[in-house]
Amino acid sequence: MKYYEGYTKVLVSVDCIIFGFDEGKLKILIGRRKYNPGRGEWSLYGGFVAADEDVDDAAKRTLYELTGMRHIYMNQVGAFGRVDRDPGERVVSIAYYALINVSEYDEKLRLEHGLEWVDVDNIPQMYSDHNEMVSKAHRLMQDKLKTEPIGFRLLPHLFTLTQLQRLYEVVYGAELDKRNFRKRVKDMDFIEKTELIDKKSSKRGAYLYRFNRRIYDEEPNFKM
Amino acid sequence: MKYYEGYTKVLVSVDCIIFGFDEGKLKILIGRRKYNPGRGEWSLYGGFVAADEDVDDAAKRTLYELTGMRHIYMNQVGAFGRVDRDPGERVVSIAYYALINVSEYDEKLRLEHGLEWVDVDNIPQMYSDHNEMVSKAHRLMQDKLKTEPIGFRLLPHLFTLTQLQRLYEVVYGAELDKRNFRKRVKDMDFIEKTELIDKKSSKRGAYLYRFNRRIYDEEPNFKM
DNA sequence: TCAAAAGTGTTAGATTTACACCCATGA
DNA sequence: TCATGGGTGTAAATCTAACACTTTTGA
Repeated sequence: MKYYEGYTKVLVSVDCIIFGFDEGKLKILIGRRKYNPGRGEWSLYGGFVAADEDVDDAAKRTLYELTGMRHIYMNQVGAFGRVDRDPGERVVSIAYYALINVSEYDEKLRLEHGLEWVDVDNIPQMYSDHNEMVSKAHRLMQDKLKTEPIGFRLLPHLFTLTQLQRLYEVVYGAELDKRNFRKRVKDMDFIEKTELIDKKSSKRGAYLYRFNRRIYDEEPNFKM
Repeated sequence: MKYYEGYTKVLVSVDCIIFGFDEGKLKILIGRRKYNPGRGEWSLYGGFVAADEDVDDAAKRTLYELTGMRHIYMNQVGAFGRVDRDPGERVVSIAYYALINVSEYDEKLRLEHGLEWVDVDNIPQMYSDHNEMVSKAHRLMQDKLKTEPIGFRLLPHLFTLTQLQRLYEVVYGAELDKRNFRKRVKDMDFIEKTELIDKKSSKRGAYLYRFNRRIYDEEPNFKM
């Protein structure tokens, strides 16, 4: 039973902007296209949406293929639908951004897929409209970071306040005052101090903190 | 020349959430579905994306069909892509919201299309995932209103400060202090006072203001 | 012993909020 | 004349931003 006769169907794909925080920089994971059109050009990792698959699920599947991780934090960036955006054939693509903790990410998978981490401030020219996707994803992620505690998705489970501050500085592109920053953190009960000390990043050592989701869900007073 | 063999193609549509400000209320324009599936259910106005048409252009075309107006302020809400979202057939839909000045809108067209203005605080159950689309559009529009002067798109070319204040109150869902509101407006040079007086809404009469885009573009100091 | 990162409070300035009365006019 | 919406300023409270020194320890 066909209801909608006479309209053209098109391919729908998903493209993933995967953010990671590494060496004090915000980075995304990109690779070189393996096939034509555009073989060899820098590109986001993506895939086509299957007939019996929700678009969101296609994005989750694509992220899983790439990282081996499930339950990754993910948000839709939007649909990109210019007629000529893909030189091969008409494809409408839905972009998603995802945040991962680089230290949990399996390097082997990265190499298998031929992917590189590149600094968001130094993105090369990419295939089709992928640069636009990245800019929009970056902007949306920055906005989200101001109103929701998603930064923790980019950090190890345990982190120091200096790491957290660097993360905010890098995403906002501005330096923050250490004392003011720590004051604000102290007001957020869901950022829990542990008794553990990190000795990697300084001689003196720094307390490790963790994000407590239960406390956040009860009292989500967040403002950054 | 086919590059992407073996992947399923699907219908892509656009759906429009058209906001208007009327009788001191924020409203959207919806109608009853004329055909199956879902004949008779409340629904957004939409249409399919043509083979040679950008998705954004499909939204503009749809808005033009509906309103007879061009250059309508419009933003993408996002893609809605659940497999079973449309009971007829698989359709991925890209939602857009638009802001129009109700007083410029031709009532004849509204009646021709069988559309109604309904209060955003009192939206009936709608076809498929259209209620979700409306909620997300409303949220995005509220956020945008805080950082960009898009409210003017909902008002007549000339408006009183009381009208402007009501608009903000209705969109935010909160009352604002008259004196504080007017102070902020005074700081925004691009909201220009004219010598014209509106006599419709009060006996005393109120000065009419207008949005000056040129001044805004030069000095966009906006914060609401 | 010294370099490097961790940790800690106070104050001035800016912003935000609360609040009440007179004005002009048409009915 | 009075009911209705138009128009105006000030002060307290809150929030934000600027700022410098001591601690610990591994090399």
